[in-house]
Amino acid sequence: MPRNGHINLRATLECGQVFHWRERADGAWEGLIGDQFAVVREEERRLLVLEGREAVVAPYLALDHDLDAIYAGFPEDETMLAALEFCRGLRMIRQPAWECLATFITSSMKQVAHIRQMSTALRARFGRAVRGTDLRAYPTAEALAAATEDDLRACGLGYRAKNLRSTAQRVASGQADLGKMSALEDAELREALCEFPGVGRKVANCAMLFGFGRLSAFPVDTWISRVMKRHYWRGRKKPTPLALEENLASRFGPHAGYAQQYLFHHARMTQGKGRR
DNA sequence: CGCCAGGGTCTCG
DNA sequence: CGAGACCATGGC
Repeated sequence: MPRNGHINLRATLECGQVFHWRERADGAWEGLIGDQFAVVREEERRLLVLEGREAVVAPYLALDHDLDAIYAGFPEDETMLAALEFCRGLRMIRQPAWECLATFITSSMKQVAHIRQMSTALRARFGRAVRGTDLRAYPTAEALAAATEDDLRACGLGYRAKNLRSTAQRVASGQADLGKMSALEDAELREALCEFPGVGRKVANCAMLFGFGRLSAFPVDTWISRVMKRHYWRGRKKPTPLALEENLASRFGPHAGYAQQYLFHHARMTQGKGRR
């Protein structure tokens, strides 16, 4: 483990990247990595693996990311420094690509709590059981392709059901191959992802950042849009999300996605119930 | 109750 | 190109 391999488990697991980890009464966290059960604990900013294989947990939680080097690339303005102080040790998880893509297809116009509910319902209904826990694996593309739209609506998906089902069918049939797509350059990968129904620029960027390890991808949602317009946008006209992403995100460097997640989590946690 | 949520897509000017 | 309408659902 690198010398700077510290981690903030709560921030990492509750910042809206993944939606199926839970804290136990004893303070440890349990969840699934793909279909493998894991229990982890943070002790003095270090990770302890209580259950599961280190060789699986460490790459999933990205303990190899050099956070000090990443932080050194952040701009040093007040907004970014406040977010960094709040989120320090938050790591960008390496999620299974399908699980990530599918989850964010369901995320549109939903609060984080709702995404968690839908994810839990989909797992309970269509996911494989895992030995040693009541948690269930995220459903495979095959399982969701075989479900009816009404089945998916019953999990709270609303109009997103059709998109998730169609995308699952493309993946399950082999018409689209996420494994092959992982070899594409960023721009090509984004373009390919946007061909899935229910996937636009924002969801594609989430999939790239969380599911394909593209740390420069910069998803612009309502929260980030607010932060960017308030603290970074200097134009007089109202910017589009694309303008924010292209004109501003590059200033955050090759790890812009890290900066984005820190700004997102900090804003959401501190401005939670207030407005603006 | 009205508003908003980690948006996408289509239409219309 | 940009703005608006519409799409379901749930929490506050």
